[in-house]
Amino acid sequence: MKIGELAQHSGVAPSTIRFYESKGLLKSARSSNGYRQYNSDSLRQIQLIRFSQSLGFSLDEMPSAATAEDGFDHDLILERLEGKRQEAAALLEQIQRKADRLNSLITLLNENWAEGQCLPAQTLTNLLDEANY
Amino acid sequence: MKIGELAQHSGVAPSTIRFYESKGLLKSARSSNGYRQYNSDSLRQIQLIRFSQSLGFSLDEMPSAATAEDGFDHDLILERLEGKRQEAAALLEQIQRKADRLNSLITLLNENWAEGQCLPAQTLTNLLDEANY
DNA sequence: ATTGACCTTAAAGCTGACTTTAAGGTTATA
DNA sequence: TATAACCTTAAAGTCAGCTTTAAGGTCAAT
Repeated sequence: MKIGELAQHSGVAPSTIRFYESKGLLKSARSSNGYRQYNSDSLRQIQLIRFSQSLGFSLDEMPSAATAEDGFDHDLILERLEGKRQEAAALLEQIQRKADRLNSLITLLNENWAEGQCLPAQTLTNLLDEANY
Repeated sequence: MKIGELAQHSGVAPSTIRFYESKGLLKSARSSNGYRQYNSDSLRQIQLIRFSQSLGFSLDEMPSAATAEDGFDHDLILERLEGKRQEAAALLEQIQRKADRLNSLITLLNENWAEGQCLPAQTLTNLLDEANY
């Protein structure tokens, strides 16, 4: 498989695939003309990268392709997943608070601000005080 | 008030205040020596910027200091807040799915992977398939 | 008079995950 | 044989929201 085909199959741009390789996350064989050659393992590896990203891992947090070949350490992996679970829970709370602030602000504006009127900046900063931020 | 004092009162670095001014979000008077002079309105304005950020608005989405002086348009503000509410709801779902993926992956690993063992890469990509990603 | 803590500007640097550009080599098709 | 559609590299550009740097001016206290 050439890089364009791998791009098609994985849904990831060729430039991105080269970028992952430059970060050490992916290895590639070369054919005689210098083109990169891939197989189904390469596709798996890309899927693993995207999956890990979807869990909140940055590219730098991922083990290099060389390291990954030796298999993964049980305790280390579970520890990191647990860490990400906690991060996700914290993020969830944070976004929830944001949504709450938006909801109360919308309610507040609908109650205190007649349609067609123009809200003076002062009133808005008062609302800001009420929103308790 | 000089910029350092405003920084103290607002909890925002002087460089950030200058940055906000360069983006047109903040205006400043100057004293005879060229130093920026602020008042309590400046503090309000900064609080409004941080509050708007906390609702998910980018700096570019915020009206410039000049525009804001004329007051705000009811329909426009409510429309944008509603937009952000929907964005926040979508984000909330997305993070929730991430947390779910993390939870099922942790469960899956605990069930299928004895402590002290080393997980072969192949097994991990199988789990990836099971995680249905 | 000098030190140190402030202030000024424009411009460059930082983060992460890429994309784009420039300059060129390869291959299949018309 | 020429043209298009691929591929290669290294290096620079993108985004947002800042921070840092460099080179200097101001001011209060010693």
